[in-house]
Amino acid sequence: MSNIEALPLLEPEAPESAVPCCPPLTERPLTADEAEKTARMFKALGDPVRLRLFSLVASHEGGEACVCDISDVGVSQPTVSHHLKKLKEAGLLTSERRGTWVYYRVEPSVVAAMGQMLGTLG
Amino acid sequence: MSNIEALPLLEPEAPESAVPCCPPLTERPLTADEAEKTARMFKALGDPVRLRLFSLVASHEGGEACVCDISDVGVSQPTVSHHLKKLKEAGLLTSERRGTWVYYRVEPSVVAAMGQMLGTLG
DNA sequence: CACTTGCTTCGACAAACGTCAACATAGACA
DNA sequence: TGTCTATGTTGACGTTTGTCGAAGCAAGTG
Repeated sequence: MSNIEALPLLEPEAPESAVPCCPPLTERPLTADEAEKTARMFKALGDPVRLRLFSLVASHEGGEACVCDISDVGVSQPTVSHHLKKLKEAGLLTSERRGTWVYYRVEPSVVAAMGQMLGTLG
Repeated sequence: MSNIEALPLLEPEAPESAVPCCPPLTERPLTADEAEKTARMFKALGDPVRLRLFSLVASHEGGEACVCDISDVGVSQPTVSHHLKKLKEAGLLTSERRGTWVYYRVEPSVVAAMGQMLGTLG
């Protein structure tokens, strides 16, 4: 029997799919589980303050920024910390303490995955 | 000093302004205004039910789906209607009534804009 | 050690959100 | 006209979220 014919057309994944996420939104309806996971990432960017924080880190020189660099987003410092934590929990940022300061940087694979879910729509 | 300068910035603009909003998130920190606009779009996809609805419309044949096609997302019909409205207000979907049914389709420009803000990160 | 600075966690509160049942509206059809 | 079906809107509800001040760690300095 030729078991060759029904090969699942899932080739070795693209290098940046370190994230077990989802196909482009146009490919097929998401399952409840996929939607749950993915929505968490989009929700993380669904707040103006968090979006500014993320953009600030993403555009900062060296790809990272310490919390001390961000004090002008219009909210108190505990609130900044709270939002950074949310972004971390969503997998969009990572943090590292170096001496006195804590540095945040973006997690490219996760962001790329989000982009791919949207990008193929155009 | 003219008192004209302080125009109330609340124009009666269309709720779905399909404008390419902002530069890639890596280019420079977003302004408060840009973040406000953009966050509205991401927030729209930040709910599992909405994400499923959106994916359902986006992946449906012909690029559009009527509400009758979507009855298995696990919430009541009024809730579906509510979420579709949210997606419309965010500019991600448009709707059109044809006879008995209402058809929804994705707004490609807005989705593409979101993808561009993320896509250049990889 | 005490003191200062950078950041996180805690406790509380108002506002926003998701959900549903009930009601309302729009069109098709008899 | 009236009735039926397909969607949207309203009002109410419990839950989640964003925000702050106060307190708690962590690390450097005198």
